[in-house]
Amino acid sequence: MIILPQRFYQDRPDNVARKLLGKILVRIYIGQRLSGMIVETEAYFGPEDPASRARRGGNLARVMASQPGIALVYGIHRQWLLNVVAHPPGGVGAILIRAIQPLEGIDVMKRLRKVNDLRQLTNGPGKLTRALAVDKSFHGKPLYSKETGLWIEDYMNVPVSKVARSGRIGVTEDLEEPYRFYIVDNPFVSVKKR
DNA sequence: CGCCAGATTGACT
DNA sequence: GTCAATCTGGCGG
Repeated sequence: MIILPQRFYQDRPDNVARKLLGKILVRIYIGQRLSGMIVETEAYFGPEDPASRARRGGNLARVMASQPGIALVYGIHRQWLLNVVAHPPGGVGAILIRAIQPLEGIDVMKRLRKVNDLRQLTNGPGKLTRALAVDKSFHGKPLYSKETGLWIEDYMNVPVSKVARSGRIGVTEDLEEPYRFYIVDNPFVSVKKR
């Protein structure tokens, strides 16, 4: 298993969002491996992006401009959402991990989520953080190291023919270009759209 | 400290 | 399809 190195995230957010499809998100929870393959992501940019938290300033904007490869966790509607900071040197940006396909520790994840249906386990940004017991304590911690018990491993490269794009979900004001990436026909993608 | 919008989810018509 | 629970973070006072 190879943990994605920090330089993996030193690229434009849309490139990193695309590259993260097919990689594995791993969480060590009470000594056990919980994991899933990333099947859906969204790229967020700097202040020029109307849907980006970077526009609002404050701590989140600072973190989005800091070290690529660190986690950005923030709360909305009582859920935690997991992002990875990604941008070229001097840039601003982050990737929202919107859905994973469960691989390891499924029973534990079901217990944490209080659901039995595999399809419903991690097919949404708030659902997967709950299933992996990811919370604010990971905010600002590196995802390119085993230290914190949360990281992303290399796994497979998804061929271009299996990647689809759409506008970002749930945002009130989006950019012209579609910045949501997902694996075609994967049953764990959160919502169908266009 | 109060206000309030929001990258959601799940329950319900 | 609609809708509200529920809470974080930013900002104004």
